[in-house]
Amino acid sequence: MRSEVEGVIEQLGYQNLRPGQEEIINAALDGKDVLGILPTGSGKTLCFQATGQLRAGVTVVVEPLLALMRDQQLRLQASGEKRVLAINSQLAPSELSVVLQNLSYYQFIFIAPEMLTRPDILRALQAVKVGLLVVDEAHCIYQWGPDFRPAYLRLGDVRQRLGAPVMALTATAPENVRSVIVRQLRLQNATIYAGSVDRPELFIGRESLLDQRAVNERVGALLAQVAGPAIIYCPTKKLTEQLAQQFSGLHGRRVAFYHAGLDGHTRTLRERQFTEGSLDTLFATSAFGMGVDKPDVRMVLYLGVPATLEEYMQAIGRAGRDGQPALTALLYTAKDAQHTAGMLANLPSPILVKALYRAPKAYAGSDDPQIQLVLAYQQAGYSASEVNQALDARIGSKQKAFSAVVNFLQADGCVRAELLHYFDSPAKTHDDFCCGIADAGVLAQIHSEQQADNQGFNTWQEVFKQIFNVSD
DNA sequence: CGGTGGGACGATAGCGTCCCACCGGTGCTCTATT
Repeated sequence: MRSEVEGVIEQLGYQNLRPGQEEIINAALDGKDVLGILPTGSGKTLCFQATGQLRAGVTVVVEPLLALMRDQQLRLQASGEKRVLAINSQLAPSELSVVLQNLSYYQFIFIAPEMLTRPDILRALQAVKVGLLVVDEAHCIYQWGPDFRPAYLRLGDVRQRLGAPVMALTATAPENVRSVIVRQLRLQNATIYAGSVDRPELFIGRESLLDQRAVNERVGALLAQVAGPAIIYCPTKKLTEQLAQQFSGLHGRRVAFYHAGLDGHTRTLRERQFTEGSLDTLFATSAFGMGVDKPDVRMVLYLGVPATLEEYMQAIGRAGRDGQPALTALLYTAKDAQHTAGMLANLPSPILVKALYRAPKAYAGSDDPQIQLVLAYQQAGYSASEVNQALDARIGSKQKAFSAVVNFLQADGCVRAELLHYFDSPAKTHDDFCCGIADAGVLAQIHSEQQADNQGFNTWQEVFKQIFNVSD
């Protein structure tokens, strides 16, 4: 290892490097573009913190959430680095104009893509030397760019104008997503480090159930059998509230629900309570998770059919970060699959795009998500036909991603192998603590066997073997 | 695609039933009012 790297990681409070980190840091220090796919945890943060400390010039870090900017800022400040800035809407306009004139003072600048694509801010950054552009949670480019946050699609432009090498980091990116990231960010001869995304400590269960009632009962049974903190992902806000009420206090569990309809204060509070342990069971939508780093989540249940396997992998990946065994299960009904399928083409039509481009002011302030999306494209500098083109391509890629989900649901071999094959990543060898498939009929049988043999369980392996019909 | 909430309607004075339109998960930022 380079000695200067060694010194910096020690200063940042880390013991040593994990696989991949050294390759990523070295490539970035040499001024190369790099895309790093690393399993969850602090692994990615260390990469850009260390590189940023050692490279001349400002390190600009694109983060998707205000909460992530805040966390990262605090972490760096705690390690003794004071030249850290977060540029976002929390900054008063007067403060913003002051910092924009003093950007070169800072070593790290955290910013959301919407702010980074703003002309005045981009100009201010162009005027200083940017040594490194980091795109954290880079899968957002693919996952959120086209139909949620189009500013993510303008990062290639930004990169070109700043003239800095790029370090893109994510935990989940199969080959097709990697190529989207490379193309969108205009990476040149990028060093791609893709570690295995397998998580051997996770048991991966997959169950098809008859109806929603059966799903709910199954959730109750699993909450009773598996002790420890649990996240139950639900497809709708309404279901998070229903289930939280239904299972409140069950087996002494301290339960809450979490979704984007809650006010910011409550969200922050519940996240902290869950992280610190005064809540142990969270019924949540996909709003919960990014940036949450709770090590001892023992179970993640995913209710419904995800639109992409990335989304599913991100969700179950929040279990067992301490490396101890954890249970994950996908619980779905046939209706769930149809529900998800029906949402795929739910994007603004060319008619709406045309109307909005003719009279944008008439629609300003609308809370319709489709209108907001088109306006965001417009703000990001897209022409109407470019928007239509982007949305059209998006429908195709969503359908493709969903067909991978359907294949995954239908595959009857090793579930883990199937999943990791999609991520172009090697999987551990199948064993008892690997994965399992169950369907409604098998479950009824297991349930009655469990009632007959009410002995309690000794090891995680036994629990999982009994809960699931582990395939051989 | 499927669930659902709201409005219209019919047959009758308080309420069913049907149909249709619309919604469903994610978050930045800005702007105009309380």
